This record gives sequence, C-alpha cells and structure tokens, in this order.
Amino acid sequence: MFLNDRKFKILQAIVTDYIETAEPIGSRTIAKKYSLGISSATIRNEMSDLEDMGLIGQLHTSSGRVPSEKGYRFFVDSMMKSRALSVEEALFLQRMIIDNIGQAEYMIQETAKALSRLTKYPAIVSEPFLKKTTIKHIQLVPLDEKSLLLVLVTDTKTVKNQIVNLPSDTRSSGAPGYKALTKLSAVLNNHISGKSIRDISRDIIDKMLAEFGENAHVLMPVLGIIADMIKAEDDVRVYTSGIKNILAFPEFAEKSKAEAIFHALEDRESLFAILDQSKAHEGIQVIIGAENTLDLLKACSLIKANYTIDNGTGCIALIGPMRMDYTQAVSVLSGILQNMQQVIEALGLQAVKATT
Amino acid sequence: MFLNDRKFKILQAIVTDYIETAEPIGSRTIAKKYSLGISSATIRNEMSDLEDMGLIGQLHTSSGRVPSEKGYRFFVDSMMKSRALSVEEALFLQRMIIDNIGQAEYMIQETAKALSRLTKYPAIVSEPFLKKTTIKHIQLVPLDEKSLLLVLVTDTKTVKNQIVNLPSDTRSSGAPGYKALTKLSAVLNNHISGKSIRDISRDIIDKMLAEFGENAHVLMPVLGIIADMIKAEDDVRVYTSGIKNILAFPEFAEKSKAEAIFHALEDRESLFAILDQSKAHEGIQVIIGAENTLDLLKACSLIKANYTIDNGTGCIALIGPMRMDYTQAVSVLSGILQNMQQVIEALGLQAVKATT
DNA sequence: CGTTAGCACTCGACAGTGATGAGTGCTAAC
DNA sequence: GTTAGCACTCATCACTGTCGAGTGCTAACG
Repeated sequence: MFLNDRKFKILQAIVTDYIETAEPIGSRTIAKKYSLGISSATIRNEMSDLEDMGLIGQLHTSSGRVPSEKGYRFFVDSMMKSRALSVEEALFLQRMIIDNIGQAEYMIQETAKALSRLTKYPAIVSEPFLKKTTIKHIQLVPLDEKSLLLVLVTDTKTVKNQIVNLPSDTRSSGAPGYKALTKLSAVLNNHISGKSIRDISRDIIDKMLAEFGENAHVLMPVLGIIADMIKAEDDVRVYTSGIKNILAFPEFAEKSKAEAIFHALEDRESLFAILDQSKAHEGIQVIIGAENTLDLLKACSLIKANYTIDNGTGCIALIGPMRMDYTQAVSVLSGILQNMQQVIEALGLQAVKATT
Repeated sequence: MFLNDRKFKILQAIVTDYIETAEPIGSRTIAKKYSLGISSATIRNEMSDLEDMGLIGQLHTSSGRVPSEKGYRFFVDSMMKSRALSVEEALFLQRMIIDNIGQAEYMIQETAKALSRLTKYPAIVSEPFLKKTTIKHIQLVPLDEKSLLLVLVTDTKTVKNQIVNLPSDTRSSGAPGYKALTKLSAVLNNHISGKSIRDISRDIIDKMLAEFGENAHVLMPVLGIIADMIKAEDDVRVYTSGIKNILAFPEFAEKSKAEAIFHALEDRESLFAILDQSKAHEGIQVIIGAENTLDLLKACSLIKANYTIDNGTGCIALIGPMRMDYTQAVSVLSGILQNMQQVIEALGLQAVKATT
C-alpha cells in the first residue's frame, strides 16, 4: 500500500491523536492542531480517500474518523518511529537490574511489575517453558526429629525447597542426624545429579537404598517429593501486574468489559491461551484486534516477545486497547528484554535472544 | 438498645433484604415478602420509629428504607446468627489443608485465595509480624566455581535461599568444593544458629574467620546475604486475592470508586494501614463504615481477625461494601482460622489463637 | 485541475417535559 | 392498636427540541 505524503501525514495525525484522546477526530481539528498548510475541506477529501482504502472509519455519518485495524497495522508497520527510553525509564530499569542479580524467579516477577509500571498497561510474563528440568544438586538439611528439609537446585538455577515429614510408622527410627544427612546428600548427588526425573531407574533406586543403609526409610519420601518438585517446576507459572490499569481506559468503562478482562487475566488457562499465539515468532510482535485468535481479545491489542533461557522459552507481553501507545510499549518492551539479558548473563545462564 | 419483637423482625428484614438486593426496601415489599401478619401501614409506623432511633434511613423522601451504620452494627451485634459452613465450603477447606501441609509461606497465600473464592469479597492476609527472626539452620550448597547457594531456615520454618556470587577479586581462589562447604556450614551453624542477626558480634565473626581458614573470603559475602535475608524476613508481606470481585458490587459501579479501592489494595502501605486498625483485638472483628480510621474505607466494611504463630501475629481480613453478607463472611473467616490452626499444628508451630 | 468556501444534512449530547410508579406520612374509620 | 385511603414526593424513563461538531457535495477561485 502506498500513500502520498499528505495522506501519510493525515493518517499519522489521526492515529496519534486517537491514541492520545480516544475521541474521533474531525477534519477541522486536524487543520487546526497539525499545521499541514491545507484547509479542512481538503483534509475531508483526503480522509474520504483514506476511508475508501479501509485505513480509517467512522462510527456514524458525521462523526469524526477513527483508525481501523488496518490503519493501526499500517501505523505499526510503516509509521512508527522507534523511540529511545527516557531518562526515567532507563534509570528505573538500571535499578531493577541491580536488585535482581539474585535469582531468576524473582527477576520474572519484577519484570512484570516494571513493564506495567512503565507503560500503564497490564503486563503478563511467563516463566520459561522447559522441556526437561534436570537435577543439579540436592541437599538434605536437618530440622527436627520428625522432619527434614529438602533443597533442590535445577539446571536453570531455580532453587526449591520443601519440608519432608517422615512417615509416622518409621518415626521410631527418627530422622538422621546432621552428619548422616550430609552423607545421604552425597549419595543422592552421586546418583541422580544431572539426571531428569525420568532417568531415575529402579536400578539406581536400589543402589541408593543399599548405600542409605539404616536410613533407607528416608529415601522414598525424599524421592517422592523430588518428583513433585520437578513436576511443579515443569508447570510453568505466569505472573501478571497492573491489571487495574485497564480501568483507566474509556474503552473498558463498561463494567462487563472490564470484568471480562479481569477474569481473563486472573485465570491461568486463558493467560496461556493469550501467550500461546504465534509461539515461534522472533522478536517483538504486535497483534492488533481481530488478529488475535482469542475472541476475548478481539477488541484489544497485544504486544509480545518470546525470550529464551538455556533450554526453555518464555513469553513477555503487554495488553491494551487497540488504541494503545505502540511506540512507547514497543520501546519499553525492548528495553526490558535487554535488561533480562543482563540479569541472565549475571546469573550465568545463556543469553536471551532479543531481536528488535 | 431494646427493640420489641416486631421492630426487631422488621429491622432484620430490611438489613437482610438490602444485603441481598442493594435496593432500598419499602413497607409494602416487607409486608408481601416477609409474612409478619401485619399490613404495610403498620410497618410504615414501625419504620418511622426505627428511623427516629437512627437504625435506618432513606435517601430522599418517598424512597424505601436503607440500614444505617448503626443499623448494621445492631444487626452484627444482636441479630446475626452464626452459620455452619456449607458442605461445599467445608470440602473446599478440607482439600486446602491437605495441599498446604508443606510450608507456612504457601499456606498464607492459599488462605487469601480461599477466602476470596468462598466469599466473593476481596481478601487480605498478612504474614505474621515477627519481632525477631532467629536463624535455625544454615547450609551452603556448591553451584559452580564462582557462586554458591545459601539456604537459610528461620525459627518459623520459613526457608529462604539465595545465590552468593563471590567477589571477582577473590575469584582466583575460587569457590570452596563440596566437602569444604559442608565444613563451613557446620562452622556457621555452631556459631550463629539460634541467634538473631543482632546477636552476631564482632567477636563471633572473628572466631568464624579463623575457623574458615583459607576460605575466609567467603564469610563476609555470606553474612551480608544472611543479614539481607533476615531483614527481608522481618519485612512482613501481604497478599491479596479476588480484588476484581469488587466490580460486582453496584456501590463501586462508579469507576472512580472502584479505582480507589484497587489502588488501596495494590499498595503495600495502605494495606498495612487497613490491617493495623485495632491490632490488639481478639477474635473476629467487624468494622463498619465510618468506624474505619481510614477515610478511604469509610464507605466499606472490614471483617478481620488476628492470628498468632509462635512469636508473631498476622492478620486476615475481608473487605466489602457496608452491605456485606456479614453472616457468611464471619462464618467463612472463622472456618479458615480453624483451618490455619490445623496446618500450623501439622507444621509443628504453636497453634493459632482463634476465638469466635 | 487542485483547492477552498459555503451550505445542507446527519447525528450524538444535552436539557427540559410529562407520565408512571414506588414509597411515605397523615387521617379517619374499624 | 391496626388498617384503608388519599395526597404528596421523588426517581426513572421515554420523548422532544436545540445545539454543535462533523461530513459530503457543489460551485467558484487561482
């Protein structure tokens, strides 16, 4: 699609103005507000052409014009200038990096918060979906005579821990002491470190049982919990932040519409459905209105990017009305991706594939 | 305040009906809906008396009557029958107990979720505020040559872990191996287990430095992170759930009102201000409208209870419009408190003080 | 031939109007 | 003491006319 310079500028004015004000915009307003050096009548003629091309529309005869989905698409593809982060945004992200040089899990939550705070749009961030989590390290820690603590480190440096309550029928033999536990930890690490849960064969279990000796009764509860933890780890979590921000948009003023969005963003299943769209896409992707496969989002736009850590890929996204500030949202999202890259590198994981 | 039987029943009818419908209720409706055996005219006379007593009011002449704050207070204090949990509610809680026999941290989050799901009101639950967290156990776990994992168990069985990145200038000496770390863990436990962060004196640090020997460079980073973790632990967290439910209430239909509530419930500071009201109160407490010290909540009611674990006390609360279903809310809250008690007992902590 | 001014037309927003109905308070009768 | 009846109040709703923003069309202008 080709537009002459004047049409280009008029469309740009309509889109940016509508993104800002959420009000249909008329020819006279454009003539006054944007000094294009032509009269409102001329603008009317051009607008009529733009309407024929399907780039703008009107809600009823004699209302101002509003960008159509095609118009937004044209704007995103051809008009949007990439914007540098503002000083405040850059500083905010910088501080976040410092706070996050800790653990991958927190980084993901914090990323969601930062995204929504910087953009005023609700943010969704999913943990990387890992095909096969493997055990990196196991440590048993004594608590008291009837329970002990199991700490599990996985190959992505996620750390999990859970209390193991020893079955009451074997409680008479009691929990092993500190020294015994370090020995048992060593046995566990020797046999199952580097393995995924499926790799633990009957054979390996038998060997470990023998080496556990008098503490054999501890092994099965421990293995059971390890299996649960790995399974929970394979269950990807999704974090959202700033959902309340949608109340600020007039397009969700109707309570039923706001409720629908709230519902979708608090429900795990629908969150996955939202993020699962076009999973293979590289770089930042903008999905406008009906381009969404979900009916619920046909009135919304979604800006999303996939990121990769080690052997898994996760997703990071912003949701807003179709009239969302694509320029800002894309630049912030891109900044955040670079941020994640730095944190991940600091954690010694493989870098995020970020393409802008 | 004393009411004769007829006035009592009429007030009860007005409160329960208004809680259900959110519409002012007139004399004729009461006469039809509740078979009190008297005509609407008589009811009108009685209502006039109730209005003089300040228990009900009307929005304008010739609107139906609405309970006043004093009316709600009278209802809660004198009319509310405690209700047994329904089968569904009881089952739901039972399942929750089973899922929660893990760790105190998750229990608190899950409690918030359960509360809001069962009542349809937003729920707030705070972690117990602990005066002085003490270290119960420390374990250092090897990760790779430049980092190790620190696991910390506190006296309330909260488990925290964080990766310790060794300073680069000492990286040449490398991270200690598995065996060395178990020895270092033992040193740490010998000296600071059972202590709070303030109890770690310069003297103790010097002793540990000596015992660490060639790995002395590891000690300070580790202690620094322990201090941070304990500090973070002393920072009580607050969880909310089901905030979106307020959209369902007509009293928050105005966007500005809903936004105010959302804002208050997403902001840590205001959450604490909400929960801090009448901290010393025992058992379940109902705070109605202007009884709230916060201006923001003057139009809301708050149902809250404090719970105690070991040396700390936390808070659990429901927020709703003044017209909230006190009967249901109180019974569910009381059920949840008993639930927490069971989980806490299973964890070996001291029981919740639940008084209903 | 592109641009512009002028004009008729459309339609949403808003304020004013009257009818309707739910509800009250008062009074008189039971 | 209780009830029926009646006048009165007030929110709600549908309807109406006015106003203004905006469009499309046409004719005139450079």
